[in-house]
Amino acid sequence: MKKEVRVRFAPSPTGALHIGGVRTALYNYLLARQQGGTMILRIEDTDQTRFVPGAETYIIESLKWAGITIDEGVGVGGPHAPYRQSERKEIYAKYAKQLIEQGDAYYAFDTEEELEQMRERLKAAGAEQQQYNSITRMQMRNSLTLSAEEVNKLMQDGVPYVIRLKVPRKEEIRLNDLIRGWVMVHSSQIDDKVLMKSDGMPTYHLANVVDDYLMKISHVIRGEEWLPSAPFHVLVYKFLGWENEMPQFAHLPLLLKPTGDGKLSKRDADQMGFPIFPMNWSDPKTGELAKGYKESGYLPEALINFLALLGWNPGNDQELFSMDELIQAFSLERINKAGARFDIQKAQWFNQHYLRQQSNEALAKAFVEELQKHNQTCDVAKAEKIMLIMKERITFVKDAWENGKFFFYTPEQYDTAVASKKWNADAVKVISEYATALKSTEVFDATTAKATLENTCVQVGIGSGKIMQALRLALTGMGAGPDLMMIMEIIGKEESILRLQKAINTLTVS
RNA sequence: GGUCCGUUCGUCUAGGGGUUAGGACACCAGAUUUUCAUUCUGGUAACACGGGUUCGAUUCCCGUACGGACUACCA
Repeated sequence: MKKEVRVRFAPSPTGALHIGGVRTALYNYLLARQQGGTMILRIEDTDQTRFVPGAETYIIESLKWAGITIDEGVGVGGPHAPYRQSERKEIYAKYAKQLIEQGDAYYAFDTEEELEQMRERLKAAGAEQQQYNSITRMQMRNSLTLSAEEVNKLMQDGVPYVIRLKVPRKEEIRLNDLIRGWVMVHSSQIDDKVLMKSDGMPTYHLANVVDDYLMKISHVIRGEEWLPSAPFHVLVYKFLGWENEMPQFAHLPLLLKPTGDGKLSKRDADQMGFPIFPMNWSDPKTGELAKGYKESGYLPEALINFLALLGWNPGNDQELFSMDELIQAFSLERINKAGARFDIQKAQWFNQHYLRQQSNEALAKAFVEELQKHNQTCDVAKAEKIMLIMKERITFVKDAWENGKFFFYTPEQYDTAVASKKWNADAVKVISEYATALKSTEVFDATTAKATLENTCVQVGIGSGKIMQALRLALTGMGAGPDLMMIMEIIGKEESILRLQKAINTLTVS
């Protein structure tokens, strides 16, 4: 019988959610939705030293914005609550104790200095690896080398200790990764990782396995950085007697820097001028504000489409996917093995595409909001008209403001290159006649503005093509832009005439 | 250093023992547009290298190189 699909996204609240984390969450979500399964959000806050206030809320909000909905977990609850690992301490302690009693784990009392000394000693001896493992553990201070009385004494005295897994000395550990196939590691290469820390909190390695088992997770979909420790996790499942219930693993390829080597980092993003976080994030420690995709003008559907295709493809030429289409088409088998370079240009292309698909009403609303940032007001009808003629030429809503300030301001300056080339006697003649003719128009819109212009040109005897650039210059101060007649309609009759006259008075004929 | 993972146009990728190695982004050119952008058409551009196996390998195998991840009482 097929197991119910239950997947989890399990971030640490150590800061803002990285864009790579959004992709991991997305792949989990897509599988869950496609299989009619459950998407769980678990917060892995076992490292109290790295806890960042606000991070958890940020993660939840970001997923929400991206359209990744959570069925069970922090923020929504569910049958396996609590979903915050710091609230599950006793559970992990119980299983750690079980491992100790079975003889598969042991107490270790070594101090940080002692561990450091061990590593240095091994390094000096030319050992290939400096690990706490089946060989070196016999030289350390733990419940394997100490007598029961000594161990009891140390514990009664309150000497801090950790619990380590007793990794077998000679064993081939195999795991079948859904993306990479069989991965085999010899147990001699694995160290006796800490399961329980001296503060009573579990490490990732224990908490992860225990929770995935208890929460009946069917697929562990996580970043490739976990692949090296996955065999260790298999061992833990085995010792706990959960080998048959072990989830399937899928280790995702990493997101790489746009140029150079290494995985994508905040530094790279900052340097190249693109966001690394889904939404704005102000670091509570430094107070530094990092701009998010949302605030930079990216549409969630564009970001999702872009991210989905970074490491996965449908096997055909389709590139545009709605969330529903992604859910339909997704499969773990079609995830790539190699890391994917992050190319922001492609993300921009997706944004341009999805922006155009938006209704003028929706765009107008976003535009009005953008205008507020610049202390500019605009009625909806005007905003809609502006978006109508600007939407084909912009990537972000804010571009409409950047490239369309003339909708709100009479030009103060004129593009000198265009002026010297196109502002001539003929142009001045037509434009001044045009201004006069416009005054007597009763109805003023793009159609009548155009008809009036054609009329004027015929009367003056100069082709309209010869003076359009000059007219554009007079109206917008620029040499390029959207349809002029629509611009006139939007700014209105009075303003249009005023601008024509101003240009005539300001610009000198070359 | 060790362990594990990987390698097709600049980038994301399809493909797969015999192909003109396909698509998308970016780039370039032409057409359309009064301008710019859009749109349309076209173009440049890739199987890391060396050995096998094979009639034949970019595709399968083995090495090498290169890249990445991990190597904490962090996740």
